[in-house]
Amino acid sequence: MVQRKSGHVTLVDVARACGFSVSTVSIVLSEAPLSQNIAPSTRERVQVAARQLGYHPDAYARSLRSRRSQTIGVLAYDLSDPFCVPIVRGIQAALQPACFLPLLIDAQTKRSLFDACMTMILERRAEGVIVIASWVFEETNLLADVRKNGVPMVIVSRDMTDRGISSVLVDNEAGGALALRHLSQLGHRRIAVIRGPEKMFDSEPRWAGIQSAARKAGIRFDPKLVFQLPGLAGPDSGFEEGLLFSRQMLACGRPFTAVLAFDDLTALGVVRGLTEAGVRIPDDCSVLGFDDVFPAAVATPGLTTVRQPLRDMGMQAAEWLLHAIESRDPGAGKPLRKSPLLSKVRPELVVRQSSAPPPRNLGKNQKGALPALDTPLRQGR
Amino acid sequence: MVQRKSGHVTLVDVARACGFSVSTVSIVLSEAPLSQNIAPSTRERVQVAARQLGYHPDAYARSLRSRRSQTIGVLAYDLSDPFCVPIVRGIQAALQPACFLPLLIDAQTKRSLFDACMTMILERRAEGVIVIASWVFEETNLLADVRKNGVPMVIVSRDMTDRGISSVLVDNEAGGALALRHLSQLGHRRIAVIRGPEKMFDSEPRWAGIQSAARKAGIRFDPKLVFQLPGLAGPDSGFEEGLLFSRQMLACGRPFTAVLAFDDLTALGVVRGLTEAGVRIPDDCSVLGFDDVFPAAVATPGLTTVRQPLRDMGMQAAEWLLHAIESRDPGAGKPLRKSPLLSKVRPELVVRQSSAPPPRNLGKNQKGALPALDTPLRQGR
DNA sequence: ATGCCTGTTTAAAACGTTTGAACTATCGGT
DNA sequence: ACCGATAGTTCAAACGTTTTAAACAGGCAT
Repeated sequence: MVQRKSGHVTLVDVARACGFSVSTVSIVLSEAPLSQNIAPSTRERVQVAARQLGYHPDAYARSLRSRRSQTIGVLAYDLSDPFCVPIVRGIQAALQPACFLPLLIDAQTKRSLFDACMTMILERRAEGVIVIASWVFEETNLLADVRKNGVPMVIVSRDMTDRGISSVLVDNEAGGALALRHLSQLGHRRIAVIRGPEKMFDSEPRWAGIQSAARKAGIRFDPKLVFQLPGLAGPDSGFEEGLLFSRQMLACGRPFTAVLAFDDLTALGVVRGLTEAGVRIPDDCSVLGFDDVFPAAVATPGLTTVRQPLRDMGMQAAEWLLHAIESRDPGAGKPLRKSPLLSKVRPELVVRQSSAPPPRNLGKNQKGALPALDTPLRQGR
Repeated sequence: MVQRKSGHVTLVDVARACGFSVSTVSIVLSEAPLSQNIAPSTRERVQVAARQLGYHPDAYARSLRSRRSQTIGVLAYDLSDPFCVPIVRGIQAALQPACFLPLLIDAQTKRSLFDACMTMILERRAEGVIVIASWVFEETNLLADVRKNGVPMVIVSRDMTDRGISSVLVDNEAGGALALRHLSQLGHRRIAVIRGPEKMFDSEPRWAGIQSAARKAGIRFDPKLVFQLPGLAGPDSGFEEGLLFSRQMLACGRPFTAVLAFDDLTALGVVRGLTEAGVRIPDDCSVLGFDDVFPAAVATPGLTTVRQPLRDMGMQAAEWLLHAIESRDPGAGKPLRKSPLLSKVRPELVVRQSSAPPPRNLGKNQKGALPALDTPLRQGR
C-alpha cells in the first residue's frame, strides 16, 4: 500500500504502483488515441493497478487542462415547485448521452440567491446555462457577465428572444384557447377565470388565448368573475390564493358553472374552496387547471388541465445548448452569435374528472351559492 | 480589450490589464491574509480591472490547488418523488452558510445509473456524499471506492449504521403508532392497512409500530384487510397500487371504517378509489397517509398524515458531513473513523380533513360496499 | 560504423490558481 | 556607511491532468 499525502488516489500513485510513467498511465486510462501504440501487456498492468487502488481521474485537473467542464448549469427558480422537476428531468435525459452533467441549482425564488447562483455557475465554468424561470427575473449584471464570458444560454418558460436569448416555452395562447374551448364544448357559458399574476410572463398570452376563444364561442365574461393572482411567492401560495378566490366567487352572487384557473395549484385551491362550500365537482361546477403538474394527477377528482410537455421542453433546451457548444468548439471562433432560437411547444388538453357538462338544474344543497342559470343549457356538441 | 485565446477571463488577463503581477492580483481578489500588506491604491486598481473584465475565479483551478472542492455530492434516488425535494432543500439550506455547493444527482430509480452517479461524485472530488435512498440499494463496489478514498458519507431515510454508515431517518415505529392511535382515538375499530413493499426498509418497523399500538388499543386486524405493496417503481406506482387495493377492499366484503396507507401517494390512490365507488371521505371512511408530501396538502380533502420532518433530516445529514470534513481537515490525519451516527427523528401527526370519527350508521348510497358496523361506536376520548 | 525506419515509452509544458519565500525599495537607528 | 525592519510586490513551485515532441531500443539497409 502506498502512503499518499492527500486523500485521493492520483495518476502518480498508479504510475508508481505499476512501474510506468505518468504519461503512459494517463494515455492508457483516458483511452487516448495514442493508446493504440501501447503494448497490450503494459495496458493490462496499468489497468489492474488502477483498479486495485480505486483510482478515479480528478475531474478538476482534467477540466483545467482540457478547458472543458462537461457541465451545464441549470438554474431552477424553485425546486419545490412541481413544475420544475419534469423540466430538470428532461434536461438530464438529454445531457446523459453526451456525457454532460447538469449542475443543478435552486434559487429558492430569492433574487439575492439568483445572483449568487449565477456566480457559482460561472465559476464552475459551466459550458452553458439553462434558466428555468416562470417568475419575474429582471436582468441582472450577472447576465452581462454570462455574455462577456461567452457562455451560451437558454431560458425555459419565458420568451426572451427579444433580448437575444434562446427560449423554449409552451404556446400559452393556444393553451388558453384549448381550455376555454373544452369548457364551451361541454356547454358552459358562465365561466369564472383566475388570471396569472401581472408580472408573470405567461399571464398575458394565456389570457389572450382565452379571450379570443371565448369570442369565437360567443361567450362573454362577467367582470365580477374575473380574478387576478397577485405576485406569487412559492408553490403553496397558488393554492391559498385559489382557495380565497373561490370563496369570493361564491360570495359575489354571480352565477357560474366552471372555473378556469391560471395553473394547477390555483385550481386545486379552488377545488378545495368549492368543495368546502358544498359544491360538488364536476357535477355542480367544473374546474380547469394548467400545466399538468404531478399533484393534479393524483388529486380526486383528477384535475382536467392543459398539459405542458415539460420534459420535452427541458430536452429541447439541453439539445440546443449541446449543439451550440459543439458547433463553437472546433473553430475556436467567437461564440458565433446567431439569432436566438424560439420554440413554442404545443400544449395538450388532458381531460380528467374535474370537468363535465354544466348542471341541468341546480341541486338544493347549494344554499344559493351558485345562482341558477337563466338560460337553458345546450349539451356540448 | 485584450484578445483572449480561451473563452474565459483569467488572472493573467486581469494582471495584464492593471499592470500588476498575477500574484498580486490573486492576493487581492481572493482576499488572502497577505492582502493586508497591499497598498490600498493597488487594491483599488486591481478590483476595478477585474470588475471591468467580468472576471470570475476558476473553481477548477482553485480546487486543484487548494485540494478542496467545497462540494457535497447528493445522490437522490428519484427527484420526481415529492419525498426527495424537501430533503434536498434542507441539505441546501445547511450547506449554504458553509459555502458548500450540493452536487445534486438524480439516479432515476435505476441501479445502473446509481453506479455512474457515484463515479461522477468521486471524480468531481466531492468532499462528502449524502445518499437519499428510501428504496432498495444493495451494496455496490462503488461503496468500497468511496471508503478507499476516504469520503465521508451519510444516508437519509434508511438505517445503515450496521454497515458503518451514519444514518438519519424517521422513527418509523413511532410514526406507525401515531397513525393508529389517531384512528383508535377517533373510535375506529375496523381498519384496513396497506403495508409497504417487503424490500423497502421502512415497511417493517412501521408495521411493527402499528401493530403494537393496535394491541394496546385492543384492536385486531382482519387479515383480509391487510395488503402489501409490491416493490414500487416510481412515485406514480404508489398511487396506482392504492387505487387497486381500495377496490379490492370494497370487493372483499369485510367491514372497515378507515384505511391506513403506507405513504401519502398510496393514500391518495385509496381516496380516488373509494370516492369513485361512492364512499365519502371522511364521512363514510377515514384515510391516513404517511410522509406529508406536497400533494397530500393540496388534495381535497386534505390528507391526514404522519409528517416526516424531511427538511430537518436533510439539514441534519448535511451538518454531520460538514462537521466530519472540518474535523478531519487540519490534522490531515486519517479519516478518523468514529462509530457511525444515528438519528431517528420524531414524526408528527398532521390532522387534515380525511379523518373523522367512524359513521354512526351507514348511508344508503354505499351499495353495501361498506358492511355495517356491528358494535356501537365510542366517540374518541 | 552510420543512418533510418518502426514501435514503445517518457519528459516537459501547459491549464489557472494559491502561497511560502525572496526580492526591492524606503527609512530609522546606530 | 552599514544593519535591520518594514511595507509592497513578485518568483516559482505545486495541485493532477493531457498532449506534443522527443527519446529510446532494436532491426535492417546503406
